[in-house]
Amino acid sequence: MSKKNPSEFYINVVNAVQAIPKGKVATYGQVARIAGKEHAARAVSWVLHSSSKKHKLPWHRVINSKGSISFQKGSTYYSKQKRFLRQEGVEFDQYGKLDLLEYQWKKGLKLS
DNA sequence: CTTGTGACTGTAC
DNA sequence: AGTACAGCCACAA
Repeated sequence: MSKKNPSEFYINVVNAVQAIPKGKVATYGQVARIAGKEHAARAVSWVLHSSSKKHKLPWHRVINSKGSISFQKGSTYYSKQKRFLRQEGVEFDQYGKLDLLEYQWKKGLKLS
């Protein structure tokens, strides 16, 4: 009972993604760091691939460090993710990027 | 065990 | 802004 089938990393990633509040976003690196592997951003992408098909995850709240959508511009998923985020109040500039300082999720952000 | 894949990231030019 | 490269991680075949 000690060992679980899915790796702890996998579970942590899923948990972290589900914990992202509406109107906020997190980078792959951010999620990876929360999951325990700061340099596992690529692994996070894989988890989203797998988990998004098995779980209902707000995958649209996960973006890259540049503050933009990682999908190819003009792709179906690209417009889809962009639409989801705009629905939550996230504004994009003409480059298709958003202000990370404004929308990036800060876990445990202390109030001033 | 080796290799390929993927929605990544930081640095350099 | 963009392109190129190397580094890092997990999983399936």
